Amino acid sequence: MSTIRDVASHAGVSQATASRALSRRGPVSPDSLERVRAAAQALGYRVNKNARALRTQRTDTIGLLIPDVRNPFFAELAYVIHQAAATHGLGVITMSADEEAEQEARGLDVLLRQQVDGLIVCPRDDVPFLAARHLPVVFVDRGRNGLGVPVIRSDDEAGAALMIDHLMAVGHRHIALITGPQESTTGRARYKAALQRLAHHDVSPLPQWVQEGDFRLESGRRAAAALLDAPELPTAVFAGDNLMAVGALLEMRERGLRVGRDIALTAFDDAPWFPLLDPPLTVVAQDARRLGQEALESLLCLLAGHEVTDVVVPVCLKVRSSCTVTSVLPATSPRRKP
Amino acid sequence: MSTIRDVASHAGVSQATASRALSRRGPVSPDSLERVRAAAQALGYRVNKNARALRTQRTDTIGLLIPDVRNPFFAELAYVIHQAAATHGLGVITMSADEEAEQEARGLDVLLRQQVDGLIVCPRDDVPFLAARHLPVVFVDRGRNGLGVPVIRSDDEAGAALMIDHLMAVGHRHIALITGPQESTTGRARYKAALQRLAHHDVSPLPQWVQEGDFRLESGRRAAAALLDAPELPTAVFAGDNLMAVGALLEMRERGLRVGRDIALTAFDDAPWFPLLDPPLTVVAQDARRLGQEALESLLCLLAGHEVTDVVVPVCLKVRSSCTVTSVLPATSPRRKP
DNA sequence: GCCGGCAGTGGAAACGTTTCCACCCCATCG
DNA sequence: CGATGGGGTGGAAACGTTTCCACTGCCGGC
Repeated sequence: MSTIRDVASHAGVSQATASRALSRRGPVSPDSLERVRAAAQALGYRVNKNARALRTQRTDTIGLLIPDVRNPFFAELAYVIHQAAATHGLGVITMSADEEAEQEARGLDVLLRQQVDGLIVCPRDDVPFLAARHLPVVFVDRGRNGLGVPVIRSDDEAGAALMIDHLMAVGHRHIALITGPQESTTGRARYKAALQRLAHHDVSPLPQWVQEGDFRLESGRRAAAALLDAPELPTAVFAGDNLMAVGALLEMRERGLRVGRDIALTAFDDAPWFPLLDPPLTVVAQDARRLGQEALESLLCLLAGHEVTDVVVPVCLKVRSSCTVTSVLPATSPRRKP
Repeated sequence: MSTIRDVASHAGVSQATASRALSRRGPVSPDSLERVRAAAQALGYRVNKNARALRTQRTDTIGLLIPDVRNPFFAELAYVIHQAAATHGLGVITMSADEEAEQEARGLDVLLRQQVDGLIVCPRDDVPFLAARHLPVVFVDRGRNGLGVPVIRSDDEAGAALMIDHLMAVGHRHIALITGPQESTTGRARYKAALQRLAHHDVSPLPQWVQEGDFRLESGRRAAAALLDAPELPTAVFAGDNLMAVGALLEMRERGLRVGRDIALTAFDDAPWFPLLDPPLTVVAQDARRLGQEALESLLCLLAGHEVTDVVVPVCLKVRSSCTVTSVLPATSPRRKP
């Protein structure tokens, strides 16, 4: 591996001049510039980012900490952020926390040791990041507001309400919820909003109709199993994310239920292949592209020293056929409020 | 940010001793050790990996270069490799090349500048990596054999043959192929093997029944459209990866075809939600977990200075219902060989 | 009682950059 | 004609580590 010393001596100039030429800052004569360029080319010189970072205290690299690469929503988010960052000459180091707080903390540690310039995080637990406030941090998808860290998230409240309204509109009263973990803001927000909207319709679910998952496939399956094992069946199930919905669907299918006819299933999040499922799932789609772009934009602002405000990205209901057909239902909920 | 100097002076020892204590190599008295630890704890010291790397010439970080994070197969692969690497104390920097050779080259450049200790790559174009041979490189999933770089891949040949045999067994003779890009080894291998196996059954597809895609969703859709627009329809379509299969399925469904009845569709790669599709796709499943583990294992061997051989990971046919029902077919292929 | 060696320590060099500073030269201006 | 200034340059310091080396005690073996 050739260093800048090699380039300099090969070009017959000093290190200082070579550095100035390569990073094109500071005055360099056209002649020197050309010679340095040629030498670098000839030697296949590649700057050592570690050395540069050590000196400049900047790595031109940001850290991205997502809960789970295998979740299509986060895969898309990561993709978008990588792309957007690249256009600004920034590298991205991505860590996946596997939906576990401990792994998240480790991921943060790795990222900090790598001396990233900034952080985009979907925090499962936002506490550790407040300790890391000496560098710019942006929360995306999850994270509490008002902590001095900008939060970019979908309009979970509107999404949940939209879905509840839709379910009620097509005749469902017995609606079960597979929620995300209640430590997570997203899990809480969606749950609270759904409950509230149900109340608005004078409905409240039976206690056993609320099952808490962890945003992963298996938990969705377990939650569905619990729902279906209970004595009183719901007519509709609303899952808090795509993987839990897939898990629930697996379980329902395995039990021979005709989803969309015997029972309705809907979810948060969309994926390109959701229309192809049997049945195509009705969902509240998040705009992952926009979320990612906004997050990067905010981080860039922070890096530039500007102030940044929270952003709420709108969601959109996509009605497919996983809950259109409803048999005759009792007109009242099992627990009608006075 | 506190440095090792701060820790040292806080503990009342020299930098050298602090360093030895923290990295626990070299002799340190129990007393010093304890004091240094306490100081590091108190100051929230985190080693600066850039500085360390600069001095030691090792980053304890490997680069992973995959073609597309949004492809579930590569997402799973990335997940497995991250996990496995973490257990060995190695960080992973993942780059997604978006299935484009140019982006792949840029990704490599970024990784090299980051001074990664080794590289795991699914090369779209293996040439650039041969130039980077001063560091350990492992090819996974794709890449030519015999270049001095170990290749870890699925048994594409067996997989393609398995699927062709299955399709023939359930009565198909008019089989179309949506292949991966023919510059990629995987695309070529699967195509060649399928063709060969067809020939073994005395069948060869019409020229327009072979459509080349790029492993991405849209290309699968386009390929399917081309297939369905042609005058002579195939009875079965075999897609070279999961995303192209999803694309093809989207197109077929959009045209009102009942896949599994009007036309059969099968693919390489599996995903947890494939059984949930309408219809559930019959696939040749790759063992992403095993591929990832083998790749990391090989890289570790290389890093340790050992020799490594190529690995072929077995695949497995998963029969679902996307091609079971076949109407009466002509007994001969349109182009029977003599 | 001397000497070899080893545990424990600190000073200082080195890794590859960038950048501050000082220097030279020459053109321009008063 | 001398002072001013700026383009172009190189020397050298600095970034935060690790590690080589030299030094001090101390212990055990002869």
